Amino acid sequence: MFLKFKDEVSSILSRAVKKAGFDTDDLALSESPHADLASSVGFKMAPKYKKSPKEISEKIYKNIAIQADSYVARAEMAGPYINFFMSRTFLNETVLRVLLDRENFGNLDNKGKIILEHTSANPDGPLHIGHIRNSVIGDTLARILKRAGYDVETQYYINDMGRQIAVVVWGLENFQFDSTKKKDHAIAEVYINANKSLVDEKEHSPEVDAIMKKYEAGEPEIEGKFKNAIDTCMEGIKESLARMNIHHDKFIWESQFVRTGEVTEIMDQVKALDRCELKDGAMMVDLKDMGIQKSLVIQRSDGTSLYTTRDLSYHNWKDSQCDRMIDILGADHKLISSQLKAVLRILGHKEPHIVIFEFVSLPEGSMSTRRGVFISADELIDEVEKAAFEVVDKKLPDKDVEFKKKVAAFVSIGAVRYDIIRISPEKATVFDWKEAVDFEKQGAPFIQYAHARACSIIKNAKEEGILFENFDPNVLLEVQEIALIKKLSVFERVIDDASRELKPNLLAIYARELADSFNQFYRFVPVLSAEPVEFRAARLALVDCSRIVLANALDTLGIIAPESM
RNA sequence: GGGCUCGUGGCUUAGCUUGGAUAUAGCGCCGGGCUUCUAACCCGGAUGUCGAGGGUUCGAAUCCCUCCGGGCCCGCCA
Repeated sequence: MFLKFKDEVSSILSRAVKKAGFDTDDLALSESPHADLASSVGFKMAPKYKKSPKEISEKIYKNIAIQADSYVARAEMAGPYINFFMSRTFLNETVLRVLLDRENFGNLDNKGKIILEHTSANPDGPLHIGHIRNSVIGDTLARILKRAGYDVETQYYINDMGRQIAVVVWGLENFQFDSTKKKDHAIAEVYINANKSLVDEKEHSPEVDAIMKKYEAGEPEIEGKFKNAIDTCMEGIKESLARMNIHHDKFIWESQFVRTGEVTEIMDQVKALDRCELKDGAMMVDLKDMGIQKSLVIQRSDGTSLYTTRDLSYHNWKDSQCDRMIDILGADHKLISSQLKAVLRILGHKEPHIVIFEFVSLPEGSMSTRRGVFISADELIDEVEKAAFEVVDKKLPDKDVEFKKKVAAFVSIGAVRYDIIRISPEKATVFDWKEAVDFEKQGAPFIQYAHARACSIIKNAKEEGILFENFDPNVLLEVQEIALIKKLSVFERVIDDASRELKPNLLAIYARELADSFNQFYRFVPVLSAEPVEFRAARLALVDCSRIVLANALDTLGIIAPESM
């Protein structure tokens, strides 16, 4: 709804600009604490027309014409600014729209297929707290893009040809696999032991090299061993992801591109370029003219492929089946991904949009699966859930254990997801246990609680026989009511911004603000006991609207919207 | 050393792409509010040289330059 309001303001303003005898393509509209939309066109046009901003604004203002049934109530001059306000018609229609569109409220009608790759952690151990920053950003973005109308397919790229998986395969033959542990954790144990042994006893290193070579050659026996190792680890990883409400549509093994010959194909394409040269037997691509000083090696001197080469053909393959590619990658991929994009551009292929997120480190330093220095996602969720249970136990002493466990589960997943997504991806963070298990701060539980409150009112209304099939939205006049309706209307703009700029944290902020608006309404405006009685139906309708949009926002964040907690 | 990136109250953080009206919010701190629809809530208060310096501009947290500090990368690893 907000976008319609904005469209209307734009056309009203641009007509006024034209009528005043000016010309501009920038109406300088922005949301502001002073208005629902504010324009600073005066400033923008002052240099061009050599008049004061105020003088220009006044001229434009005098030419503003607003129709009676418009979404725009009025325009006001405030110094050199022109402020626009939402009309009663707009507010009423917003309420009706939410009730009509329900779970689809806020959806946009963008078209096109997007393949979004996220997580793609090496299957050599469990997901740790750095990996799940990738997962949560990727999954939330996928949900936002779906709501924006796109056909989104999520993919997990399994790096099965790297040395670390060969180390796991070697490790499984030389070390005990602890089957009492969750499978990804048991794989990590083997991987850590194997790495330690490879460092201590260098003579084993050629054994790993041999395994890698056999796998690249496609030897059936070794392929079976890789498949077994990876499937084992992935089973654990998928379990952790599912616990966080994250599911991938496809899992793509990088070896498939070697097997089909697509890697050779793209290597030949690159090799045919003038910018390629053989250096000590390895094939290097010069990218200096693309602003990248480091040349990229696409083929080893023994003729085998490298990660980037395979990634090149993976992207080429993705390109053939979608309109747009988005990759979520850690900060360590900055250089390699810009090289990848540059080569794809040179070859005339589509480039992926890359969302880079900065590292999550521990107070003592960075994490490493290989060294066994990490906090796993499972451990994090377990601890947060334990803390959540204690809070639930204290707040709801009369409820049965099953209920408390259920609440602790969705509260903790919500808290973990929200704490990750609220921070801009480009910010490096240091993990803090105290922060992670803190339920006092305004996070997911705050939003979930607002939703549960709304549900509770509706439930009570039903029991008391209060209906809102027929209601008059014109009686929603309290400041908290108007602020709440405006907040509801803005949901689609948030989806629009977040999907265009690939900034999922915008949605996290919005959800919190919406819960905040609802809580203020809840505190100051009685619903079921409202007088006169006609107010009850209208307010109840507004509660239902809030419930719907809170649920939509939470769903888009991948967080459960509970009916009670 | 080079490249990229981040630096906003005690702590965490929004805003920066597209410069504009008193810089966003949370935690913590101080004070207040449960016989009223779930107090995981609400209200009020204190706290800021937007890392430092320079520049562009009528106007800079936002753009440009220099410097300082943190992170990431710079391998025929992935």
